[in-house]
Amino acid sequence: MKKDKKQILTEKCEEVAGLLKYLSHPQRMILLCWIADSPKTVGDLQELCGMSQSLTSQVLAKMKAEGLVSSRKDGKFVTYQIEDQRVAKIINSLNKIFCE
Amino acid sequence: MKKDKKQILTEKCEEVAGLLKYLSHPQRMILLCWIADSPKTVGDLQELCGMSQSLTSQVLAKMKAEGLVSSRKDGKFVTYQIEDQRVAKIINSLNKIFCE
DNA sequence: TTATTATATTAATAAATTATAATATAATAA
DNA sequence: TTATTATATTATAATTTATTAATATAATAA
Repeated sequence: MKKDKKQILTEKCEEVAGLLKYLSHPQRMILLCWIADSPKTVGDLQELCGMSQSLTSQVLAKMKAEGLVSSRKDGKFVTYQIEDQRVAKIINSLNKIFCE
Repeated sequence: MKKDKKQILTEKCEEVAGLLKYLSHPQRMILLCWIADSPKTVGDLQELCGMSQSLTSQVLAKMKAEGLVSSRKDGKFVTYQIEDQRVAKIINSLNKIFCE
């Protein structure tokens, strides 16, 4: 039994809306845009996004748990980067639409 | 005094994150995708999105108040369509990324 | 006119998110 | 070893969002 248009759209929207949750909040979007530009430490992101240390770390932990970003340790610093290429693609498109 | 990269990004993210709020929820995204495809009545949208009558109407009222959609009356039906072209552009890009 | 259908509104409540504060850990420096 | 810096964790407070239920309005049909 073939999936119809409604069912396909519904499933895609569930996937995509799940990703957009992270981009639908100004500071989290700023954070992801900066990481998409190049990997950044928690301290950098805290400053760039204007979030507290605790909140920055919590937000990153959640995004990491969801597979959107990944991290590596550099001495006492932790550097985060984009892991999910769907997120990178969305940010690129938004950049084209709104920043060109 | 020229705006720096950080300030520009911050301002753009505030604008775009504000729009993405409406797309970051599966049923609202489904609703906007269907309207972007072609104008739809409240009853159509209710069925397509699986939301209650009341919720469908409330969601549409809010989107209309924000200027994302507009409506016209056809007898006892009300038809909604996309008003904000930024939303149409975002949906088009997402379509290209996720549905092609 | 009365009944029915489509949509809107309001209020109350449930559920989820966001943010803060306090504290913990782990790496390096003094 | 002790102090400092960077990051993480936990609990909880504050706020926002989502949902339901009840009711209202407005158009058309019987």
